[in-house]
Amino acid sequence: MRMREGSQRRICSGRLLRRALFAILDTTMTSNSFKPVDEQLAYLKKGAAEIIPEPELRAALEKSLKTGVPLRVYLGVDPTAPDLHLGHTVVLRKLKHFQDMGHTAVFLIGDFSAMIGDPTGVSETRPPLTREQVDANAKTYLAQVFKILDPAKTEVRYNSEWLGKLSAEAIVRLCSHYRLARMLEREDFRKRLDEGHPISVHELLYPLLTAYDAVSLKSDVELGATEQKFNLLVHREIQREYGLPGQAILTMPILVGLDGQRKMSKSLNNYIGITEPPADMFGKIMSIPDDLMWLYYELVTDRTPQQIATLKQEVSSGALHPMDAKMRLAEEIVSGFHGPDPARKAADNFQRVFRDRQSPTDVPAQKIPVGPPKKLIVLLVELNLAPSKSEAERLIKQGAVELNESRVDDPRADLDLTKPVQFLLRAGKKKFLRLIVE
RNA sequence: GGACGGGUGGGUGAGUGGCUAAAACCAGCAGACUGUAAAUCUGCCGCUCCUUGCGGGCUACGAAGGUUCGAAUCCUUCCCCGUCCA
Repeated sequence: MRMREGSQRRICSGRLLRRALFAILDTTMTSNSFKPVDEQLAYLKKGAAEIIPEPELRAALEKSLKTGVPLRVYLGVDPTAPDLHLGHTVVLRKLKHFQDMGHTAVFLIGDFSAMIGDPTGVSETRPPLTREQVDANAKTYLAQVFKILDPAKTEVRYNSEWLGKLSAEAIVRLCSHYRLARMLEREDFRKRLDEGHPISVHELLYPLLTAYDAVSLKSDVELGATEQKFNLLVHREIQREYGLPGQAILTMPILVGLDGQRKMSKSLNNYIGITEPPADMFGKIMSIPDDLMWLYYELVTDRTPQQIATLKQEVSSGALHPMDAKMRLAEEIVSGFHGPDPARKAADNFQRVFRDRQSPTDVPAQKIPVGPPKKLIVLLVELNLAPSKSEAERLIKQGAVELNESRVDDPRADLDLTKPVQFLLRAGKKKFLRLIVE
């Protein structure tokens, strides 16, 4: 808390400082001098779903080129879960693009708004998060966000900074700037109303309070996923009500999850977490439907549209096997989060385990002490290879369990733990464990 | 405040006294087929015990009580949600 205020004060000390800083950067680092507007726009438009309104973004870019003042571009994220997944990185990557073009990237952590809960796309009121959860999540978020954004060039803000201080009077005034009918236009609310699902009044406040973020930040551009469009438009309108020009809006498509159907999300369990180990990440990418890989190329790699088109051409002409194209994709993404060597290793391991049907090179090992023989079922549960004994029994009956590379058929099998040995256990397609008895 | 409707497994949703650990679908898991693709097919899909059997026990249909040999199903009270009226 204390640290946060300190850093904010430094940032807040204003345009002057920022301008001075940029003057220095301009003379020392050519990458920070602005590129021609068309070039910037082309780069910024890559993969974007919608720019509202595009002429305004262009005009803003032109103005910043002329005055040398970078645009203030922000992305607000509510720290509702402790981990980011690939879906979150789509829009983060876009923020990075603005950063690459020399503009000011503001990463806004919605520590206050997370306690209200974004009603977007949900069919019921979310349980509000506690302060502790929000703080813990915010911390892990930042560490992950900086795998993509340049920490030195990112302005990190928390919306409790201003929302926490709003008086009841200020909130009433804020609310007076928007109409109920407009609010109920949004599909989430209408649907919930139609279907007889509850809507709590505080949920109506979400777009308004986050609009106050845009007012406080005096942003020129706000980024978000397409599903955020309604919120972003409210932000723009409210900014105008407060006498600001009204930010431009750039939305990014939703990343489809591993099932190839629905949006990537943790609750649907079709996600790839950005902190997942290289092997898991690699395997998950390989499991997406082939058609989906092109979207992934576009949204979660740094390939240019031309490069992607070429690759696609090669696959459709038969010059490149779709699986190889997907292997490249997987390696590229893994490399971005873990580095090239672990990515290479993950690729090799994938080959070995799934193509050549061998056990992986490094199987996680677990030691257990010598003791009386134990039921395999019990052991599977103790080693976290199965959630319950019933499930473990089922796995064996279904032929999913292997001991030293040969299938176990007897659900009542015991494992001899009376003398020091090693076992290679497999439960299902993905779970391997080396068991060391000593 | 009143009238009416509703709350079922991870989700949707059937079930109005025993044949219901609860239809169907989705999700998930396993096997087959593959490129760990996808699609498809087959099986599984609360926990637990053993003599692994269409076996026993326990827990479960918003909550708590009650009626009954027997309750998701009937009764009472409470909590929650919606619609309409005020």
